[in-house]
Amino acid sequence: MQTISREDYLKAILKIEEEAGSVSNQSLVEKLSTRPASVTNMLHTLADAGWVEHEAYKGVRLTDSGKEIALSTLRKHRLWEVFLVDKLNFSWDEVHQWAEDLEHVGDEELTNRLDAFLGHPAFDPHGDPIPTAQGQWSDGRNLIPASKAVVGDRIQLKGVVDSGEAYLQHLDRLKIELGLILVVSKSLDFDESKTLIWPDGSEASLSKQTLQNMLVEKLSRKGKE
Amino acid sequence: MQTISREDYLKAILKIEEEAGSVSNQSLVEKLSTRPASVTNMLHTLADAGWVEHEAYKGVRLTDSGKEIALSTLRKHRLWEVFLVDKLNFSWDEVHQWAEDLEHVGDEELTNRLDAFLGHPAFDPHGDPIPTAQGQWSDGRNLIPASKAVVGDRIQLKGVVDSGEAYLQHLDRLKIELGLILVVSKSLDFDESKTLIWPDGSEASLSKQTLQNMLVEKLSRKGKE
DNA sequence: AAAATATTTTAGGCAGGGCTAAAAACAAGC
DNA sequence: GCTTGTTTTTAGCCCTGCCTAAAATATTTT
Ligand SMILES: [Mn+2]
Ligand SMILES: [Mn+2]
Ligand SMILES: [Mn+2]
Ligand SMILES: [Mn+2]
Repeated sequence: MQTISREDYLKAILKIEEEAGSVSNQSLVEKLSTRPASVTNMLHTLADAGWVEHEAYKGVRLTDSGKEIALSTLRKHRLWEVFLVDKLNFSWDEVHQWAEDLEHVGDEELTNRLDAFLGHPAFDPHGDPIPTAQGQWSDGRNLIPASKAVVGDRIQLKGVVDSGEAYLQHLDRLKIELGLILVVSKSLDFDESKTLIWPDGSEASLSKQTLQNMLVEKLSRKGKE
Repeated sequence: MQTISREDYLKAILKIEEEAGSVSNQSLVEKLSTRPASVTNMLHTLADAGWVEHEAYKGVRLTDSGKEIALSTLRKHRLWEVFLVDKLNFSWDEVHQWAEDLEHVGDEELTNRLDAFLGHPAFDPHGDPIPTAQGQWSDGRNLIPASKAVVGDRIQLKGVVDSGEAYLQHLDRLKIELGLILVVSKSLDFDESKTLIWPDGSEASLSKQTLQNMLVEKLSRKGKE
């Protein structure tokens, strides 16, 4: 039977599979801010339910049924985030905590109605793709970290690697939001920082760290698009 | 610390206080579909937290802080019900189960934004009043059970006593919904059933039971208002 | 008032999910 | 190949909230 905790674990496993390819217990300890013994324990529970395959000391993999639950939970999470931002006017750094709860409410029917009400959004407020009702789950876009952009590039922010509150608020303070187009005007070899130009002409220098977490699309360098 | 179960108990105690004046353990067993030992147990927990006053074998009463939590939970429940009906187009008999989960999500801020988004509704889809952000909580209306209406009365459905799925679906089948205006055309002493006339001219006979659970407002008997 | 019935509490368990501390297994370094 | 350090598992415990069965207390009936 599904519980909040089990859904959270399955979702975490899915995300780590995507990001890292393989899922260690340690990676779950970090992602879920928990303890090794708790992870081992839950993996046994999930394996008994047939949602993961787990061999002691070898790691863990989602089964088809586990992946289905994980994708459904992720879909709900991201749809609720869209709701909170688009309809209740929260900012992108405030919504994760509530979506973490809301993702455990409702069934497929409720989720599909929410999806329709929101106009079938393809991406959540952090630029992450929303799995479809059929569990389709691929980005299609070809995003690169802003740290890879070179002087002269026009880049548009399409997502973030780290959607933690601290980082998002940092971007807020820099007046950087999804969709914003920036031009790279300088690049410092020394610390790998870059100076960027905003549409209003102002500029600022961003650290390597900040740039690495910004996922951007390279736009054509000349024309207005 | 607040948990889902504790909030559910406090909400149940609030409702029983409203309906019956005093709250017995037995009444909680029924309202929450649980066992006497579970109730005793939880009442100790709630008393330790300072949310109820409980004297063994004597019953239980909400404290101010307990009432605050109960009202806030009820407010959230009813606002989410409005959301599900008004925005996601669920019918009034489908929303309770999800609201029972949603009521435990979010803080005051989220609730107030939801309230604003919904246009500050005063009543939920079952006609029950929604407590305000300040915990104001009174109906104002003077509703009577339809069973008290007499031949010739024009009555408008404003609420239901029993908002269980079975009863609501019964009303659905009879094409009875909130706001509907009916006229009492016959009254049978024998079984206390009444025949009612719909706005479209059709009529049907409703049982005593059905009528008792309909909360109506008496409209002036003549004019169009 | 005594007996019968109903309600509430206590006692003792159980399942889920968390934790710490210690043991076991694996991975690296020499 | 052994030693060292890291990761994972086991063992044992805690807390929440549910349960049944039995005991205690109230209430109702006779
Ligand atoms: Mn969650
Ligand atoms: Mn997101
Ligand atoms: Mn609830
Ligand atoms: Mn309701």
